[in-house]
Amino acid sequence: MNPGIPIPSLRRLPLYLRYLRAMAEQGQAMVTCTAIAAEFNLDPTQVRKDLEPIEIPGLRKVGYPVRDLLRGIEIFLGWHNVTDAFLVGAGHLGSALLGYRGFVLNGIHLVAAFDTDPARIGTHIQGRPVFPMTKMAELAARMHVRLGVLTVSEEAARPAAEVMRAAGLTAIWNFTPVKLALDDVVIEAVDLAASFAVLSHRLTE
Amino acid sequence: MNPGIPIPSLRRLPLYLRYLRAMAEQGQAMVTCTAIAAEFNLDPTQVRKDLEPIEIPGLRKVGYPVRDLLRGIEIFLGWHNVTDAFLVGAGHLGSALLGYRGFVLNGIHLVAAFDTDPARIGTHIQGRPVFPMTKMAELAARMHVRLGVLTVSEEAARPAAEVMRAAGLTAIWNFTPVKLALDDVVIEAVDLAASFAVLSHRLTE
DNA sequence: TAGATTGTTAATCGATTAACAATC
DNA sequence: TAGATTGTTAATCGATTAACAATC
Repeated sequence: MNPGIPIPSLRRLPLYLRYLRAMAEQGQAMVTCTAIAAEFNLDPTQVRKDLEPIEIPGLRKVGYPVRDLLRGIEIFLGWHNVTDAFLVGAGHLGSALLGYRGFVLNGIHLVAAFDTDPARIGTHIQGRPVFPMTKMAELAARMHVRLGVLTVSEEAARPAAEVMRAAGLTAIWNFTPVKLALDDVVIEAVDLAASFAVLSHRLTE
Repeated sequence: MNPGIPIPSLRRLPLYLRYLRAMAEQGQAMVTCTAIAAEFNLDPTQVRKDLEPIEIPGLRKVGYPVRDLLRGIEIFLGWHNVTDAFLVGAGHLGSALLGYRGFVLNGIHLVAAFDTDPARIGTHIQGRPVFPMTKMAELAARMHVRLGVLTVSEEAARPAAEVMRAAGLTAIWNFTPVKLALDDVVIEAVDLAASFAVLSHRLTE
C-alpha cells in the first residue's frame, strides 16, 4: 500500500545525520536544505524529498530544527536505541569490525563473536567472547539477539548463514561476496566487489 | 557523447563474473542469461542488457561462451591485470584488508601500507611494509602506484586524502564515513552506514 | 519444424530535477 | 514588503521490464 521511502533516500539519511550531529555539536539550532545540499553536492529539492518521510516540519525561510531532525532520523532508522548483534566469523575483517567504535553511532553493539576455529573459541577479541557456532541458538534466545554480522570466508558463508537462521536471527548484514537469500531473514550486503567495479571501470576510461 | 554503462549494471558485473568463474571451473562451455538471472533472482532481460557493453556476442538458442564472457568482463573492469595499490591507515580495518586474499580476483594488490603512528611505521603487516605518510609521494612515483585504499579514522580522512592527492594518486577507494571530493581524483566510497541504514529501516517496519 | 534464446525496440516504473505556490 | 525557504506538483531522466522479431 504505502510505497515507503526510496532506497536511495534511505542510503543518504546517514550522511545528513552525521552533518546534523556536527551542527548540533556546534550549537546550531536550525539548518536549511540548501546548506545540507551544498555540503554533499546534492540538489536542495532532493534533500527536502529525502527528509519528507522523517515528518519533522521545517519553518519557511528558516529551515529545519537541528536537534528535532537529528532525533527524527535516528528514530526513523531505529538508531536511537542500541541493537545488540552477533558477529559471525572472527577472522581479520570480523576482528576489525569488533574494534570499530563508530558502530554505536549507528545503534549497533556487537556483544559476542562466533567461529568454527577451535583456536579462537574461548578467547576474547576486542573484549568480546568468541563462542562455537553450536552455542548461537541458545545465546540468541537468552540475549534476545536477532541481528548477525557475517564476516566468514566465502566458502563458509552459506552454511554460516543457515546456522544464523536456525539460531533465530532475523537479519544478516552480509560482508561476504556471496549473494545470500533466506526465507524470513532480512539480508543486506556490503558489496565490496560492486564498489570496486565502479572505481575500476572509471580508471579504465 | 557515449552515455556509458549504467552504474547499477556495473555493480552487477562482479556477480556475474563470480558465477562465470564457477561455471568455467566446472568445465561448462556455454551459459544462458536465464541461468544467470535465476542464480541471482534477476530478470533475464536485465542480465542481457548488463552484458551488452561487454560486446561478447551470444549464440541464439545456446547462450554465451563462458570463458570469452568471463574474460570480457575482466577486461571491461580492468581486472585482467593486477593493479598495485597503497593502503593508507594500517589500523584494524586496514590490517584486515591487507589479509584479504580475495582482492587478487578483483585485480588489486596492496603493495605497501602508510600510517602516522610511529609504533606501526617500520613494521610489516601481513607481509607488507608500513611507511610514514611522508614517503608516499616518492614511493608512488618509484612504484608507479596510482590507487590508494583509505582506511584511516574519520578524523584523519581529509588530511590523509590530501596527502594521497599530493603524492600523485589518481584514485581513492574510501572506507571512511567521510564524504570526500577532490579535484582530479576518482573517489569511490564503501558506505557502511548507508548499507546499515537500509537494513535497520527494514527491521523497524 | 518448433522451441528456446539472443538482440532490440517500446512501455513502464521510479527517482531526480524543475517549476512554482505558500508563507514566515 | 521583499526575499528566502519550505512544501508540493509537474516534467524529465534513466533504469527496469515487457514485447517481440530474428535465428540457430
